[in-house]
Amino acid sequence: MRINRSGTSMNNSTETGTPLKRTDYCGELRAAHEGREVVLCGWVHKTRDMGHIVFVDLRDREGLAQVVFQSDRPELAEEAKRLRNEFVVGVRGRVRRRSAVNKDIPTGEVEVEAFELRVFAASKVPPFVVADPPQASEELRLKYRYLDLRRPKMQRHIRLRHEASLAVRNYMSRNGFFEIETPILANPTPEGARDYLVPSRIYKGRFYALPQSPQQFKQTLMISGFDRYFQIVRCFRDEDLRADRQPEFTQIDIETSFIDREEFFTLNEGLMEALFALAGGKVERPFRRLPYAEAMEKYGSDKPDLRVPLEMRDLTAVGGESSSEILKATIAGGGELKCLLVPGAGALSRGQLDKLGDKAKALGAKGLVWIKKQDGWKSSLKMADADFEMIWAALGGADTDLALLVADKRDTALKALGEIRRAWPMEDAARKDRLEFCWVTDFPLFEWNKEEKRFVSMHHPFTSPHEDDLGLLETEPDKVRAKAYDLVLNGVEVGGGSIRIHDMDLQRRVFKSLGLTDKETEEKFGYFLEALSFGAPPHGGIAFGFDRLVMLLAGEESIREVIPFPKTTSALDLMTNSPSAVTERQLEELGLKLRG
RNA sequence: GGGGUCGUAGUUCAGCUGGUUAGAACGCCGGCCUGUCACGCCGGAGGUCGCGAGUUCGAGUCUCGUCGGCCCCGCCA
Repeated sequence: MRINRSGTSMNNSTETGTPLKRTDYCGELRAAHEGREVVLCGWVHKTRDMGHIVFVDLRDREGLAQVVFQSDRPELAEEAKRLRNEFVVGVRGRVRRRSAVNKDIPTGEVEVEAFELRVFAASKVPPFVVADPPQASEELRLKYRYLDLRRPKMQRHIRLRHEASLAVRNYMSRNGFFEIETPILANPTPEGARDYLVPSRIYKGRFYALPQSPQQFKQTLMISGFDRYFQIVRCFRDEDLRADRQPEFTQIDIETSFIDREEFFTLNEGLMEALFALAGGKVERPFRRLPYAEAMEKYGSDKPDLRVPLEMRDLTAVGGESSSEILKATIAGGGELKCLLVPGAGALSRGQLDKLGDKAKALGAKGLVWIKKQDGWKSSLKMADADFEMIWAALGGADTDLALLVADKRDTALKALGEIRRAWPMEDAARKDRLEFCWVTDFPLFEWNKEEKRFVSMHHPFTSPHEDDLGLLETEPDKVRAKAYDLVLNGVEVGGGSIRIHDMDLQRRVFKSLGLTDKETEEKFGYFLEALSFGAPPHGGIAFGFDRLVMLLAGEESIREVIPFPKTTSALDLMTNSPSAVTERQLEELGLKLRG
């Protein structure tokens, strides 16, 4: 029987006619299987042809097993010699102990002595070798994703994803939550991200939108009395991509009624504990609570990485009393002086300090001032020794420390030093492996949008304002705090949510503050406002980025590593070539016409 | 929308200030080998240097454009 690499299927080599029915997964064979006759099915991972003896590593989703073809069955050995990588085969044989154990693989104590071989399918030479780590660009991996997914690591990731979704469903169900589906064809929304639009054939000129999240539906479910809802659900946002952002992504969406914030946090902390148990991670509870204002002031970020043991300090008062004209002028002009004290970093070279300065400038700061106390004061800023003494005393710095200062507009200074803080190398490996969760709370309800020249919701328009700030809604909207919270893990925003508005009148006031006209409000949210008037329970919820969570569980730095078929950063699917053109007829049916 | 970076055998890369025949490793093909597991040894094939213009006596190398990968800013309620 000829074996070729055309990719077409071939006949069975031994022509026994009996079907080869798999008895075991390759990766599950152990010493306990010794003596058993087994049938394995899988892909040829590698062959080692020694002349009169041929070794074949056979791979399936559970792992590798070594199959041996010996010369006492010459015909079989001849067949085995023609096997090539990625052929799909079935093997009948007997499990026996190896003469030399391979400690690198779990099945390394045993091997299978083959007495029947069937080639189910040949394979062309693959464009890259299916092995870890991949010796292929991400571009090639994405084009041949079906081959990339055969790699043991990708198989582990996809399995981990399954286990994570199972853990979520078990945990939520155990806590009384129902998984309830919501529409994928929904309404476009005036707020938030760009929508993916779906034209309606029946109503020409009208569009569905793919949901950015099931927000209104899940709140509606609360009004319907379902009380505890969750869903592992696909969401769509037509915005630019990143390592942690895909146009379609998966959320763990949760909503509850009649529960206060603390109870809700506890529930979610338990969910995180259940998830990270999958990776053997230890989760310390309760999680730290960090008001937004404090997070910005200390870490220059609303998603601080708390593994980095550095905090920022405000030195505006001290800087104002210094003799430095630059500092005094900046502060007099409404700027602030922020400082990051880095213990033990006084030995940093001039070149390293310049690089930090470049980084600060790239983030919009006018410059970075560094101060160290080694053989007298050294600094990028000329000041009197008394000024240095004053700053050092305010910081409580040691002789070996390094102080990094930015005097600028408050936001700019915090952002620049916050970014330097975030990127500070973690020499301590144990610290790097820690799981530093924190709840960032009390976000502002609104933020100013420069392009649209109006306030927009920082979270979303259904977020409840803090009751103490209700009076500011119309007068000083930027001062209103929201009952919104994010869950942050090691500098990654893994989830965000809020206590919702359940009062129709308050909801109307918020829409008004956002600059929505009565007409827009009625059109887009009319049904929802009416629903709120039929007895809406107090409720709130959260949505977690499932891809990001699985990414962190897998120890990866891109969600593409845990999504079976991801898109590139320019939103292409390199395997299917989507998106693609449609026929004129399709457009016509939808009442659409392409513009030149 | 903007910035950075990369694109050279099937793959990962090297290729100096522009200069004769574009290299290595892995993979692939053929041969040898009875205990390999990064098998080994011998031999071989394999290139539109992403694509298109331009500069030049001469372009993988320089310039511009374009397509694509990755990273970042904006954006992402």
